[in-house]
Amino acid sequence: MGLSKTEHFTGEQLELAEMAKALAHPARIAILQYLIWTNACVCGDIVDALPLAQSTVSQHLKELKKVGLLKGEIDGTSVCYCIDPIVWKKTEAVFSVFFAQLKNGCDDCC
Amino acid sequence: MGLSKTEHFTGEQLELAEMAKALAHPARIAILQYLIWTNACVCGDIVDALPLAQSTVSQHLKELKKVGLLKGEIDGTSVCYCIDPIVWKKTEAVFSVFFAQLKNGCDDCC
DNA sequence: GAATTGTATCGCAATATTACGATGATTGAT
DNA sequence: ATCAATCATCGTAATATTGCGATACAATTC
Repeated sequence: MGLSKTEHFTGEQLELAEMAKALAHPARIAILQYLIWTNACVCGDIVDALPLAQSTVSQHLKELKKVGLLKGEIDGTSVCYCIDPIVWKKTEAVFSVFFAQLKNGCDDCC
Repeated sequence: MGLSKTEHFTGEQLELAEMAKALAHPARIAILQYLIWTNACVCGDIVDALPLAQSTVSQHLKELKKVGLLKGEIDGTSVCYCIDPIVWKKTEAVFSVFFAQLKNGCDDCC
């Protein structure tokens, strides 16, 4: 049905899955990298840098904004989209903690 | 159209997005954590530990196997699913490198 | 105020994902 | 050989995602 029973999973699992979902598209990775590598964070520039229509890019920006990785401030006639370093670091930590959970491989069968 | 133009993105972006997609569901996170915390890696146990039908769990296992995070070896009448530590560490590194790209926030507007 | 520019939203179509029950296939036990 | 147990796959339905053009909205400019 496409619906995940969110009530059966832990908050940690839901949070990690949500952040992973936000990163689960190359265009969104590209957007984040573009914002990192340039300090010009205006939407128009992003559209020019991606092989996607303006409306599609706007949707991806919206999803990144939804999870907090981006914050957009209105700057006159355009919008300044920037990475939120706080959320970025927090996300980094969430992934880091998750990956650190594996000490070593399964040792009783493989 | 639901189709991403993969040819327009870098291999790094595609790889990261693919791994993120594999982690973009709480059930798959739960599966991985379950495999970490117990060393009993038989599919049946996983099904019992999740609020999902056996066929659904099998699909999630298949996706984790597709990206290499899991390897499944037939063990008599059941299947031993284990985390592949090599792929795990590699994925961890991919995310780590990605997150490390942000030195500090955008400094010219926010 | 009208035109321009930049971005968001709407509506639609195509595809992907998630989930389940039913069915297969394979192995071990009777 | 039959049966039970275990996991994979198929078929199907519901929902989500992706993408684009068209349009709406907001602010600046003329």
